[in-house]
Amino acid sequence: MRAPYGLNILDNCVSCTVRGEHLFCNLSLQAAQRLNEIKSTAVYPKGAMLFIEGQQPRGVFVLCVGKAKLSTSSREGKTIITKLSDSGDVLGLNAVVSNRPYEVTAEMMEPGQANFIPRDSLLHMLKDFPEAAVGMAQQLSRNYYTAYEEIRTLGLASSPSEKFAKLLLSWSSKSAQGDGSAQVKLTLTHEEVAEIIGTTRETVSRLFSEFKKKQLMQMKGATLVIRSRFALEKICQS
Amino acid sequence: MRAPYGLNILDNCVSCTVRGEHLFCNLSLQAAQRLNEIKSTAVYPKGAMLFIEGQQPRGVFVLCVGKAKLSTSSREGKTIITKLSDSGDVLGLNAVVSNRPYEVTAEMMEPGQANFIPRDSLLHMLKDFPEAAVGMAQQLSRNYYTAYEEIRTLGLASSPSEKFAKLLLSWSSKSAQGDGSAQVKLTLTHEEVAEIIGTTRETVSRLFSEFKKKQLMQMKGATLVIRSRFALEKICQS
DNA sequence: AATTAATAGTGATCCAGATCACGCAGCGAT
DNA sequence: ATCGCTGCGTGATCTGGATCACTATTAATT
Repeated sequence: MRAPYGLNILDNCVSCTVRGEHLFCNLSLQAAQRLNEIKSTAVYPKGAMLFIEGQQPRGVFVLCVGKAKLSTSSREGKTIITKLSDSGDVLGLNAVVSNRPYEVTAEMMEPGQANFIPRDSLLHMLKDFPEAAVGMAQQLSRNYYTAYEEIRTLGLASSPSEKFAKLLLSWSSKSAQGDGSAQVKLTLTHEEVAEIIGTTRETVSRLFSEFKKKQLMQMKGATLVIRSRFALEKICQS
Repeated sequence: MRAPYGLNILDNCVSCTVRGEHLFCNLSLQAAQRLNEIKSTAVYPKGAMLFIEGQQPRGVFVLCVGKAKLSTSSREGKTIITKLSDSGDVLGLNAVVSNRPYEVTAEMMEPGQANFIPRDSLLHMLKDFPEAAVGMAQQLSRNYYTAYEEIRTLGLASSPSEKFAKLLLSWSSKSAQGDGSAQVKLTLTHEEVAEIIGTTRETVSRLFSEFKKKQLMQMKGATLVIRSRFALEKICQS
């Protein structure tokens, strides 16, 4: 099997379905086995759409390699990015469970690989292994909390600066050092950052300048360096 | 048993737990029986808090009588109302499932009655009746969609007018007539409306005036009369 | 290397809506 | 009645950030 798009295919991509904090963990042997039978792995180029807002839910995708962005747009063309997903994330679960159209568009931000699980197979599996539903409920609950955080950001933050600071904090929390510093590789355009915090590209540009000037952050190539999370936290509650 | 707060207690409040589109429907007889054993009914006055943002999740509440508002606030005191619940709604489920603090505050907007189901009992029940988890997953998924709609409103709508129109539409959809008219009893203050659409009280006041002037709506006492949903829909996508 | 396209930086302008500051109406309590 | 309280209506003002209009820079494509 050749690897298109310069990727190494993970022939047995189970690792990403068994990670502790994610869906499909703590399954019985039989259930895990079943999962392996009904999933199919595919490779996607950058820009590929796993699914599009409004489509009927075909199934869920478990991201194995690569990052994806979830977004939704209004008829007038305004777009917001609701979540950045990376490997291990389960996409499209809400739509599949409630049998409503996908509420977001999932687009690969870099070449990657994902397991697809058709809706029917998943529902059958739930019939046969009802205990798997608990894990699913927990996954849905996590999705909900993410959405909820988004609501707080969009609804409660008063200025773009505040939202921007919040975003930087959320990024840095993964790589935070004890002294409050952190480094994050920045793979987003200003435009995309704007779509996350609900403002314009120009404003994001100015925010970058402003935050650099205020010593809140600096760029080293494509790496964003945060000096002190504390200073950012102060902005959030100001 | 006397009825405080001028309420008629529903002694056997099962109806609200068996409604088709809600949680705890399609349960086996045993499961329904179990549910009846672990629930406890209580009566609440207007203004009572079922739970408060940040508290550890004690359990879920099934609203039987009355309306409640779910809200969240920032440290600086800004508040947004994320949902208006009425009878049949299940509150606090996300927190219970994921064992995180309640993410919102649930406050009774009028005297009412609710069933409380302690977290432990609910989880035990799930162990014994795993098939009930599917219904729960669907409920969580519905919660997610509500949250998601909120995100779209807050993130994509460009003006308060647009959000206000959206809100009126969502209210009127329940009582919509064939000709596009609708009547809704308005029980919220302008302040509360402002907290729903994320603007200020003054702006809401002006929106009411503006929409009346434009013949989009009118007030008959406490009843809000919508002339034409179509006209409102046009505002949403302008 | 040359050309084109995408991304970023930055001034100038403008305006919707937040904020402030009132006055007024309704209503329950004393 | 009178007070106090909460909710409502409306002007006057001020400003942050959207918008427009460029140039500059970087990356992709040939």
